[in-house]
Amino acid sequence: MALSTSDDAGRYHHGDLRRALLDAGARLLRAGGVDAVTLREAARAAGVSHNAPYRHFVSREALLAAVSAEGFRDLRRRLEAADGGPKANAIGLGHIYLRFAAEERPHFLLMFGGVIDKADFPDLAEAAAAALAVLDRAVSGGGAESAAAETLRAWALVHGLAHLVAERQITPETARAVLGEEPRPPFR
Amino acid sequence: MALSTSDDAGRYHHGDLRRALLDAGARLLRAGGVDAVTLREAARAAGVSHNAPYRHFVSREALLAAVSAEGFRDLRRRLEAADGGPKANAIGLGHIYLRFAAEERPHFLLMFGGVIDKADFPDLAEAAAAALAVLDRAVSGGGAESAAAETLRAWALVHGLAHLVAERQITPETARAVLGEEPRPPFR
DNA sequence: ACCTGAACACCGTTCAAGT
DNA sequence: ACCTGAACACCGTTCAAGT
Repeated sequence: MALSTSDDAGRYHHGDLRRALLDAGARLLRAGGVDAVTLREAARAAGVSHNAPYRHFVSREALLAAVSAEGFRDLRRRLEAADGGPKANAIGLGHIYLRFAAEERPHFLLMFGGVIDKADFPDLAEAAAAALAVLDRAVSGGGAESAAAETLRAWALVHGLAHLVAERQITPETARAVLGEEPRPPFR
Repeated sequence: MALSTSDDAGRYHHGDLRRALLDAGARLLRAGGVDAVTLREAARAAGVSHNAPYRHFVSREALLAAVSAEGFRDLRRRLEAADGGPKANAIGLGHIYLRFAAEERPHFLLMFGGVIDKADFPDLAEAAAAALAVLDRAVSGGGAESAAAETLRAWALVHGLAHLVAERQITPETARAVLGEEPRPPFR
């Protein structure tokens, strides 16, 4: 009550311009790919002047990095929801990964497009690492030899399949078939 | 003699503006990534007016598609040079693939970035298919069951590793270690 | 602190001409 | 056929103000 008064909500045009810009960015990304994500269009969607976004993002790249980070958090959530559930195994997580690439193709391409340098955006780097850590735990069992050859092999296979799907070089069905449906052993 | 007189060579400013634009595009790509490839800059590099390129490429995307197609032809050449030689096996080709991703990172990201729709550029689609056919032959042995599960699995693994290298998520050395050094059996 | 409006240097793309 | 120059509608980014 003390912190969320109607006064607070009215401090910005939208209560939270950053949130509005992020949502607009995700919408533009889904609608037209990375190139369609522009600061000016996001500002327009949020109903503010074309350079109000600079109060929240230092550059267009920073907005893209933030949208990408949200994608990694979404991926992580999906992986964690499956983990511990009926799909608590490496193959199951592989299928989640494939599904994410198919359902959120523009996000996937942004997240793994190699265009945004994670070194410049610590929040993005952290979100990416957190999502991939879920995969790592599932494959290596959380042992000391984390990120070992087995994990990398499994990750590379799934990632390669996901990317080939995103590029429309293979169909999602084909990818699923290659990955296999059996719950165990992991990935192969 | 009849066709390649000095008269012909002087028909364009560069003898071959298309070639000059393609070279400029590749140079810009290597120097600054996909975003740095612009029709106006390519025109500037070729010493022509900003809209002379439209005589050879219908759009910026068409230039990018052509540069991408050249990348696929380069990749194919590398794969074929290794094929039949001392590395005439699937693992060997996998290493060539990895090397291409590391050495020509910007090209690799453009070629497999999912931004250019191959359906719109038949020449690009053909160049890509030709390069991947070399891999397919090496893995499936050219049998009738081309592009079978084994080929896809091998391709996805190598492609995933290559892409993770391009994204700087893993080092080229790690990728090589995961792929393995032994000449046989293929990939695993 | 947060937002606006004008301005600058770029783009891709189109059009009317020039040779 | 091939190229030029002007023009239009976009960008990202910066700056000087306004509240």
